[in-house]
Amino acid sequence: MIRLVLADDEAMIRAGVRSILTTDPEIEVVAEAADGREAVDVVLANRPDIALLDIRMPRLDGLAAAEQLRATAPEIAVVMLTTFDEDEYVARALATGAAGFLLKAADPRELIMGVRAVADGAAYLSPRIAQKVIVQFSGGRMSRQETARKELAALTPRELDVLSLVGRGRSNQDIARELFVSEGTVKSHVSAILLRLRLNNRVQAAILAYEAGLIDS
Amino acid sequence: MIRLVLADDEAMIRAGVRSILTTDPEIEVVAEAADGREAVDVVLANRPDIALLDIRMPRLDGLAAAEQLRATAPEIAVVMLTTFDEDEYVARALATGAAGFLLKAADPRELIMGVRAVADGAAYLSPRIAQKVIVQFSGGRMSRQETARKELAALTPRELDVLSLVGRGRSNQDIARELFVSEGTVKSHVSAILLRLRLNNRVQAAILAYEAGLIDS
DNA sequence: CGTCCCATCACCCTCTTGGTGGATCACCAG
DNA sequence: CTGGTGATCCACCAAGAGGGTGATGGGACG
Repeated sequence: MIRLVLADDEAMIRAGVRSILTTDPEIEVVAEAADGREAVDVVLANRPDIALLDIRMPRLDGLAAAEQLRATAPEIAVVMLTTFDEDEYVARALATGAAGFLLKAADPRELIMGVRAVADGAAYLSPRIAQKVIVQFSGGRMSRQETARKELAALTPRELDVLSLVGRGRSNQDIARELFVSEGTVKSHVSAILLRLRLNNRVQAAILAYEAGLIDS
Repeated sequence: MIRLVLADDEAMIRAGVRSILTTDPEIEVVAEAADGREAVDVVLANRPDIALLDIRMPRLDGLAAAEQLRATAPEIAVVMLTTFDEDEYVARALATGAAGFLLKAADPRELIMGVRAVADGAAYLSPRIAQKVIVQFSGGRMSRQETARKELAALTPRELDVLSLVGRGRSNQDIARELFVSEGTVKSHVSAILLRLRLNNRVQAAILAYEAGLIDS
């Protein structure tokens, strides 16, 4: 049996979600809450397997409630429930360690499937959410990384050495010491880098190095 | 009608997947392929909405096939199908722009749901895959972003204005013009930022701003 | 062998940065 | 009301960075 607490400020939504979930005999809605602070209390009192939290709630929103729950009862899986698929929410929810992200517009079967998947220790993302995550994962980072890499291909090996240190925020003097050359040499390299990449200053070069994944730390 | 090409080296798997998918009247399997190279040819010849590719295939694996398809026919959505949820595969598949990642162990209904979601222009990740993506997403990048955000919380609003421009590689003079203050004012803000964040120069500040997600471009 | 490119260094000049002190204003607590 | 605190603003000065030119030596390549 999957024990679940449901939190949403709208009673209609709670009723709807509850009626959908209870069509699955494996799922039991053990309690409900109408705002974030109540949700935290109710979840900690009932210790369900899953907490299904609306993002927009009075007093304490779903994300903040999720953070508190993750901190105090990490064994309880948090699933975010929302009308909106805003990038910002998605990123923040995933950062807090939410195990799922469901859209209210979703198919009832999807709701059950998501809850079941999370109960199995997996994670579930509504398709449109998955889309955003993938974009941020690959498109967001990878494509800029690719283009940045291509631009950096125009540089000589030594210039790349210098650039990677510039990207770490080192001064020319530091770089000179680190590479066992004179400061003048470093300046030549930096000038060459800026010229080749058509940049105005070392900060832009540093950002490019960073985007290209030249910097690990 | 969703037109789909199915590629897997095992005929049994193809038969199974086909029988599952054709229970949905909206889905039509227009062709099949038994290896990656054949898959690319068949997909390009048939121009389906979706290409469902096994990862492990002879001659050309699913990932390489996906890359070729993304390069030559980006409008065709690629969904990876696999027995394994290896992190490495997941990352590579997402990097190529795959719109879905399904496990063969999945529920038949999930298979249909995933195909439908992808046909709608969304993306679908099997729960165990979603789990891995979330871990890589939050663990890999987000945690640094969180800590960076916390450090930035020590700054005043005005300092954040300045920092975001520093992070874009602007000079103090540029920033002064953009914020309608004197260059001297910008310098003192920058100094305050460096002091508060215990940094040595603006490049490090720029990187921090970048890590905190203060910079969009 | 000559040519090209890379890496190295030096010198000079200008502009940018970073550090410091100080002014003004708003807010808040005693 | 008053003193403290912090944010925002500004000017001055020393140090660093950016940009130009030129010069040396060493590989690579035809």
